[in-house]
Amino acid sequence: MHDGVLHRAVGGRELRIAAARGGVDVDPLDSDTEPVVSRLLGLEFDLAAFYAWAGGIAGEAADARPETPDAAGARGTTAESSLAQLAARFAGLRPSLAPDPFEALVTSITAQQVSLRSAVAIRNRLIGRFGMRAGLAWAFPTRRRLVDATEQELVALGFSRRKADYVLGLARSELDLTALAALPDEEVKARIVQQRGLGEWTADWFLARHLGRPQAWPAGDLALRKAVSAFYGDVDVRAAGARFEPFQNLTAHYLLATFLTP
DNA sequence: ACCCAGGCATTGG
DNA sequence: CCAATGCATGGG
Repeated sequence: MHDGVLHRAVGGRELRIAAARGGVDVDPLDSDTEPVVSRLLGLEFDLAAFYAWAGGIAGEAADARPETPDAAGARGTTAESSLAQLAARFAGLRPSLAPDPFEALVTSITAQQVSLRSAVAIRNRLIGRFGMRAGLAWAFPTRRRLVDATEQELVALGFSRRKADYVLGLARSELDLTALAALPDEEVKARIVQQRGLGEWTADWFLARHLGRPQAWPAGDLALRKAVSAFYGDVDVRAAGARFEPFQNLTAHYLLATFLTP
């Protein structure tokens, strides 16, 4: 981001996206850049259906037990209506999808266990060392570019030796990352988890923030667990996902959005 | 000097 | 199948 404008490298060229009244102002699109813009802006999410559903369950809840305050009610709202309120509060919010699968997975590796600030610092050094510049944008290092990197080079950027091995192992693996898009959620997870260093958390975020799968639900995520706990109490977060069927991905992002604003 | 942060593999029961 | 442990950085 520079002065409120998003700069993204696409095929070695710089693409700019700026907020504008009623939408965005974007450089002219072609067959390469259009899908990137669509993913970055999360255009494939069906917000209207999500909001209609959120409003619907809030209404049902009010009808079902108009005067029975439960644990959530004690905090001033029912569990169901709180989601409707989030939909209204963040109306228009769309999860931004990572346009590239390798970028999505390496980004997740950097974010494993450590704070997002630490992850960003390390990732920025990775991009500065192995990425390519296009105008004000920096292209994320490609898989090919990292195949010949060494563990020592990545450790020098702040990766643990283990995470450096994860990244190099992924770059050098036989896994066809593009082909994953054609597979159902569970099959995608199975193939990702098979890779050393990529666990269920990473696979769930890949489904959520790269493939944009509507039912992706990163139940192991620390921040999501905190958000779910704040809204719904001490529940089994993985099982609670069924409650948001088939909008788990949008629900997760609307819950997490509460951490981003005062 | 600690402790925690949007995990994971390894080891041992 | 579940508990305990090391990992390395950035911020409090």
